[in-house]
Amino acid sequence: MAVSIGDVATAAGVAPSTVSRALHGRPGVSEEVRTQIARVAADLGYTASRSAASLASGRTWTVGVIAPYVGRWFFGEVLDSAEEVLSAAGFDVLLYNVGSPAARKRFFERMPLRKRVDGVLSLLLPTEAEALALRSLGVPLSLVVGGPRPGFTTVGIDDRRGAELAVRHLVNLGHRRIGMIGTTAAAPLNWTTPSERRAGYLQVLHEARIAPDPRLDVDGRYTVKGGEQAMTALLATRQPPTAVFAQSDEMAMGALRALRLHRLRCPEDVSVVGFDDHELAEVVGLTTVAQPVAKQGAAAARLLLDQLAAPEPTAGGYVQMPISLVLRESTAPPRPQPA
Amino acid sequence: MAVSIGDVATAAGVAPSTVSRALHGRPGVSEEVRTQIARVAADLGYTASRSAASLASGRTWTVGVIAPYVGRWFFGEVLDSAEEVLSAAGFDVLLYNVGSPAARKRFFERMPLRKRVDGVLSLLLPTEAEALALRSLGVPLSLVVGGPRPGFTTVGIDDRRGAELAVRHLVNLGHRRIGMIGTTAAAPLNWTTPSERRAGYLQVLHEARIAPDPRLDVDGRYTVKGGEQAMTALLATRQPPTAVFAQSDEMAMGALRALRLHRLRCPEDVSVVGFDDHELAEVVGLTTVAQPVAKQGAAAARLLLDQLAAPEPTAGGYVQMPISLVLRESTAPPRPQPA
DNA sequence: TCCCGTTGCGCAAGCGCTTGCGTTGAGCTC
DNA sequence: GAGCTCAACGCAAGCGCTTGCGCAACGGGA
Repeated sequence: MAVSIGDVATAAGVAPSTVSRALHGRPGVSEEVRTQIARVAADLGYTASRSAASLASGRTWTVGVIAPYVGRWFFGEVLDSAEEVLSAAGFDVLLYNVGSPAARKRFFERMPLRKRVDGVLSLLLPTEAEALALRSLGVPLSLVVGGPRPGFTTVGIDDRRGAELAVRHLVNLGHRRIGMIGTTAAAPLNWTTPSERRAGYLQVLHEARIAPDPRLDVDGRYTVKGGEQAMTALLATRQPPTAVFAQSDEMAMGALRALRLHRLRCPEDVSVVGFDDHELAEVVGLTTVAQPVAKQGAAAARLLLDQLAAPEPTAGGYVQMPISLVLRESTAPPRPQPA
Repeated sequence: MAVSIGDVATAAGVAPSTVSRALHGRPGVSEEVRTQIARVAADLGYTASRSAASLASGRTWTVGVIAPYVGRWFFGEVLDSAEEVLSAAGFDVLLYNVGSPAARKRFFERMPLRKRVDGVLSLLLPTEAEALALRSLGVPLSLVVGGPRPGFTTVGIDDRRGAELAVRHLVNLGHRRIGMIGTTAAAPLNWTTPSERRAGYLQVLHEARIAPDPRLDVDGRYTVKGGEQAMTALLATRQPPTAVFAQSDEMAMGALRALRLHRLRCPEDVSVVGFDDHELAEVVGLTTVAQPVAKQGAAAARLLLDQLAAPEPTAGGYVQMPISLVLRESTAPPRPQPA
């Protein structure tokens, strides 16, 4: 039933080694024999066993992709584009979905990719300990988040400047009381995006001589529901903000929902600006900071392939992707305050 | 650098075979030796080579997941939950993203999972030829779409009845002119969902003695943008519908956007009902037919594991998941027609 | 004609595991 | 104390490839 290289060899009247060489396009096989072998292999429906091949050659033709929450739009999009690039180059994708802290811990302890992959693409920012574990695999590493990192090739965006774009837009519209929905729970995940975006927010407030109010800096857990709850909390403060910067479009959409439930209108009563340019941001008319999500996945995959192809793996390097503010209908000047 | 089973064996003063048995918890190893080996293995940071193990044993401990468009919410969600179940059971997930017809063709021709996986979970409905190719792998197969199929274990929903729920709701509200946004391009993908949902739509129209108008049955390509264009087309007809059934929430959201752009209000001017209960459906207040997406992924994965564990693989079987209409704010009775 | 460089192919030694079977020795029965 | 069973472990044969090396055969230059 399972046809092996030996079967092809005998059927073609040659040695297994010749079959291997022929099928891999390696030199040392005459053109006639090569086509003959190709035909026989096709007739028999032969497919080489990956296990045997990688055991013998050391190459697995597989890359590990480690991601949190594949269901989240951002990660799904990155994964989609990265997979396309990798599979086009002949690599298989081994997916590890390590969202929960438990799964993450288990993963980095057992390191199931040891001897299993030729390279790793990570959509989550490893802690120092995790980075060490990854580097110990001895394969090229690529990151789709964060900044430059020794041993890693990374592609990312300038989160801080993105936040500045968003908040400055609100300031320019005349807002002085600007809330932010981000998260405070990022530390254990070693995820710098929230703090970078917060830094941008604070920077712009500072420039505009607006005193930051900690009560306006709330946690939305980077989910739709969290964003809704965060917005609700903001509306419950003594002096609610006239504008809100949500660190992700998903949280921004949650915020929009909260506004609707409170019978407040956006942007008339409260302006909202998001981050990501989610596929549905356009649908709900959300002003947001756009980042090229799919391109980041593809770029990271391509950088990984470059390293895989290079004779001397040259780790490191950082590619920064462009971002831009996309104006839609969720932002407007604050309504004149009742005197 | 790479520590093999032999290294562990010599370090522990035993034979490789004993190490293998000890680490796999197989009988024939005394408790002392077992703990000793475990300690040595941990000290050396030993991880068995999957290639070697599967070559020798025949088991790969990986399952192939084949999906279209991982970026689409539905598939991302299914993948996420399925991965969780599979990895918890010790299986690795090999992801194949075969969205485009070209990628799909290439995939089924080369069949890269031959000898690579212990089972396959497919999120796309294979054609007869594709099903044949999959069955030829000789491993358990699980599907997250469609109905019962020989050789496959499948979990799905009653698409037809779901559509009936949606359309009947509109009829009950008093609508008589009801459009549908679906797709006509599903045939080459062998994707029965659109036609099933259409059947449900037509069925309810029939029950209500409403003559179906082909001009109200438009293509939205199951994307947000497609839905927007489809709605625009509907609004351009001589006599626009007062209500629309979109076969997916993503298309429904596109439709909502089109309405906004036309300065029409939902549900006052046009009612819209979707299908899926997308994470953001709640945000935009979309009435929709809910299906348990994550549960379907998890269920399919579990069924696959059952077959993998069973001594005698019993393929086949069909699990139908419940669906329900979720009433939100996008549907209302039609406004009285101007006499 | 002889010699040497190519080219084309086969041989065989692994790659690092798993597993059936054989061996050993301890503990038991009678 | 001889013979038995059985647990605990080692031996070695693969699993299906890859690849360095050896060996013909062939052709061209001297």
